[in-house]
Formats: sequence, structure tokens, C-alpha cells
Amino acid sequence: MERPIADAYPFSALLREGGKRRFNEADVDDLVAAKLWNNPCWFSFRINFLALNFNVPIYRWIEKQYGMQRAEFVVIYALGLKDGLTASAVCTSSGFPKNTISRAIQKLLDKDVIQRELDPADLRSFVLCLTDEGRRIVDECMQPMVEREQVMLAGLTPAEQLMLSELLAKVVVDSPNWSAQITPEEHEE
Amino acid sequence: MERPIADAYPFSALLREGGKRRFNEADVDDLVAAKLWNNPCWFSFRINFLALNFNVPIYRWIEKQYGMQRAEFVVIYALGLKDGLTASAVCTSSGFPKNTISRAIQKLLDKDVIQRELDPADLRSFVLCLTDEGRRIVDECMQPMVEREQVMLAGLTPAEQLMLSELLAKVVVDSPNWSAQITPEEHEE
DNA sequence: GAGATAAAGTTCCATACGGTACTAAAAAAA
DNA sequence: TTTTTTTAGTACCGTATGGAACTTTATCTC
Repeated sequence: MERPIADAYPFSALLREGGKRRFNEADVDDLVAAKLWNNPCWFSFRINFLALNFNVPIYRWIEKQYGMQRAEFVVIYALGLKDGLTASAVCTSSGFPKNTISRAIQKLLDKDVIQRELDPADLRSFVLCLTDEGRRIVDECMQPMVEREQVMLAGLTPAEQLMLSELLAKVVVDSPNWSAQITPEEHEE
Repeated sequence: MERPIADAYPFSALLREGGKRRFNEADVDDLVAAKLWNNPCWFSFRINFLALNFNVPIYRWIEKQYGMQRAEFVVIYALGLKDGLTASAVCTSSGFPKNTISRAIQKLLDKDVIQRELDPADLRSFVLCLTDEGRRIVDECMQPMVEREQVMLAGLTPAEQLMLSELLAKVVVDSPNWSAQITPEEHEE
């Protein structure tokens, strides 16, 4: 039972097929079915498919509604959850490169959606916070976002949703243990 | 038991907190902790965080190794799973806009990574397939991708991984039932 | 302390991206 | 059949994006 995952073909096939037998294959697009059940990268496909299907309509709506780019929204969303962040904190938690975040912050400052002041403890960095306007925008966006999630998750029972939430959280919590490296010996060329 | 999700605050809080009590909060970055456990959009954060942490290193590596853009790789990956697709099939399963996929296909043709021929049954469309070179590239990319997944999932037991695979598959299978709309009444302006 | 190294943000620049408009073929309506 | 509408794929073009180099302040080393 000790980590037979990596090499034991039968188990990885089981993972990949992830409950295939429970579904009616006819309901699913052919290629989606292949990506779900005949794909060595079962996890990344599922995750990416779901992320895309959440992000595309949501960010399109935010763009239309507020003329705000994805990176801009990422910043104010983070500030909505935790005020007084620095740009680099937003970078590390969001994964966006720092120049993209920097530009987003400039635009938000121009629009008076956020404010910033020098951190007296570290003169290189600025502390950011939402203005009233910014707070209003974040609040207004919450409803469609939550609704979209609920639409996407409506196929799961409450118990299944809870299970999913816990499993995904467990993976995220483990993230400090992942090395960003792909293959250790990729220094050549 | 009939769908109490939408409004019952206590349950949505439970979902959001997704097993918080089981984790040692000190192990997690502050902002990540807030996004995990104090966030009405628990699902989209988890999904996006994981997708990003898979995609960024993988696509950086593919770019370095093969000089290939994300959209290009999406095309050959799809062809690797199911040969003889059309451009529009790739679009719908990947979520990329068709001009992006079209450009990617042009580049892949230039590089002799794929081939295409007119579909005699429908003179508007082309049937795509990998060349030997293309097949080789897809195969070579599989290993680092699978490895990255395993690194990311190493915090889960095999049983948990199986459960996660099934739950995510169930959500994906339900996707035809999601309307892309955000709010039905967004026709004004 | 002086010098080296790292970190926070910004600027520059080439390019990848996606909305929109377009062409040609197929399907549907008349 | 002819006309209208939809679908597959391409072209154009303005803009957002991210790598790399840069400035300034902190931190680390000796």
C-alpha cells in the first residue's frame, strides 16, 4: 500500500478512468470523453477544463461591466479578502508576473479603485487597500461568481461538494512541497 | 435534503471552510489561507490555483524545449488523444477561440508537426493528424506532465486521488447543462 | 562599517491574443 | 430551385502580456 501510484499501471488506469463506468458516455462530447477517460493527465485536464469554464464567462462579464482586465480584478479580489497587501503578495498568491500586477495596480490607482501608501517599515514596498468604490465593485462581482460556481457544481450532492472542497484544499495546502522544477537535469542548452 | 445549498449560510460556510480544521494554518501563506477558507468562491479559487500551478511550469518547459505556444500544444495534445480532428473540434473541447487555434494550426503545419487534408464530406473543414515528429513530441511531453501531476497530488492517498478523479469527472460530465450566461438579464447597454 | 546579493516595483519591447469582420461551403427555409 | 442562415476557417488590427533589464532599498557577508 505504500505509494504504488507511480508505476502500477492498473491503479493509474483506474485513476484516469475516474468512475467512467458510472456515466453514460453518450452524454459527453467525443473529445471531452477521450480527455476525461483516455488521458494520462487526468488531473490537469479536469482542472483546466473547469477553470476555463468558470473564468471565461466571468471575466468577460467583468470586462464588459467595469472595463477591468483579469489582472486588475485579481488584485482587487485579493484586497477584498485581505486588505493591506503588497504587490508582491498578490503576485505570489495569484501566480501572475510582477510586471503584469504592477501595471494592473497603476490602472486601479488611476481609476480610484485602490489606494496605496509607502510601507514605512520597507521603503521599497507599498501597502494597498480598496477605496469605497473598490469595495463596492468587489461586492457586486461576488454574486455572479458565486452563482456561476453553483451552476457548475449543481451536479454534485451537498455531501459530494463538501468532499470535493476538502480534497482540493488538501492539495492546495500541500503546495509548498512542490518544487517548480520539471526535470532536475534541464540545465543543458 | 433537496438543494439547500444556495441560501443556507451555514452549509455554504462549511463548504468554503472545506476541512479547515484538519490543517495546520501555520503551514500556509496568509493570503492563500484567506483565499482557501474565507472566500465565498471556494471552488474557483482552488481550481484556478491548481491549474496555474500545473500550467505555468509545464508550458514554460514546452516553450523552452520546442518553441511551442500553449495553443499549439493544445492542438497536438488533442490530436494525440484522438486523431483526425477538425479545428473546430479542438476549439470546443479546449475553449480557445477559433482564430487562436487557426494560427496555431498554421504554425504546426509550417513546422511539419501535423498534416491536414480537406474533408471530402465537408469542403469547409480539414482533417488534422500528427506526423511522426508530432507524435514524438507529444510522447516526450507526457512524462513531465504526468510527473508534475504526481508531485501535485502526492499529498493525497491513492483512495483520495480516486475520489477526486471521480468527483471532478462528474462535474465535467455535467457541463452541457451549464448555460454560459451570467445573468439572464444582461442584454441592456 | 564597505561591498555583494537579493527583493520590490517599474519600464521597455517584441509578440501572442482575442474581438470583429470576412470568404466560402453547407444546411435550412421558401 | 433560389434565398437565407449557419458553420469552418482565415485575416486584420488594437491591446494585453510576460521576459528581461533597470532603479532603489534591504539584507547578508566579511
